[in-house]
Amino acid sequence: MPELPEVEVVRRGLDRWVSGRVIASVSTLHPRAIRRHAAGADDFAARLTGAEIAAARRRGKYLWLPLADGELAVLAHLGMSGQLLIQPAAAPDERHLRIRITFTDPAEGELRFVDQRTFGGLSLHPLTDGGLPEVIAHIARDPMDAEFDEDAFHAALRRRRTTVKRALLDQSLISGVGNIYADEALWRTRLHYERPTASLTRPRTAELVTHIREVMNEALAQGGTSFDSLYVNVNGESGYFDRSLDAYGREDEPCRRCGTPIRRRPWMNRSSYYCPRCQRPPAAGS
DNA sequence: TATCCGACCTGTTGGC
DNA sequence: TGCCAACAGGTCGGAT
Repeated sequence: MPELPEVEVVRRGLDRWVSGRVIASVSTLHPRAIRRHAAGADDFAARLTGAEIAAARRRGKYLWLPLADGELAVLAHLGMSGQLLIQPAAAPDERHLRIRITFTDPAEGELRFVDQRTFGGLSLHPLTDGGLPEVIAHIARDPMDAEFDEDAFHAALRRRRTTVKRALLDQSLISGVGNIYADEALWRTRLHYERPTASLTRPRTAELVTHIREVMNEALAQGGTSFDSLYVNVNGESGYFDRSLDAYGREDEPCRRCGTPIRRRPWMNRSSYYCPRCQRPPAAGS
């Protein structure tokens, strides 16, 4: 499940293999893979054909390929199971191949968007003055962004009447964090997922942000987290960070700090993993 | 206005 | 062996 580190691995791969190349054709094999493009897949392809791709960029879990004209960008979200792969043209089609983009230098391979669950997709958008696609203007800066404002994040947490894990998954407050890294950062910070954000002190917020950055940097160094081959880099290779997780996916296994079995609790149609001893639930009514 | 929650989607797993 | 329910979860938009 691609979160920030996995998307960053893909962005780096695209930057290496796609930047500077000129699109020769775009084939859409599944209409759902083209998002928010009312004019349809043919128009999407026509607008991209002949365009040169500039350096790949990312905010949170979104990544985009600006076109060299400086006005438009191809925005990508991998959803749950999306993959952007560089493949030789002769390679057999993947079972869930959704979009194929070829280039004027075919020997360098083609770009394929493969997505089993079709939660992800590509779209085409004008860029704002800041170089951001307009439709993701509401997405907050991520904690790896040099301009991430920790004071503003803390103030926003204090204003909200919600709980800390909900806030971490709210991409308008902090972007790039998904279920896996939220559980990992909360475990490292010894915070229960239902702690009200209004009760967090400034030092606790700082600690939380530090742990988010730490766990993301460690994951990035290992190529990301892959559970079931649904996440791979542009060369189809899995990451190894799943072997280093402390909470997520470790139900009934001993906490690496205190030995207490990790618990899994249903939470918002997904799961939360936590140590019941290190991460005490908030007192009722707090 | 802020917050919550169901729908979308398909492959895998486990229970019967 | 086969069927079915549960599960995985990021984002959007409607409901409260």
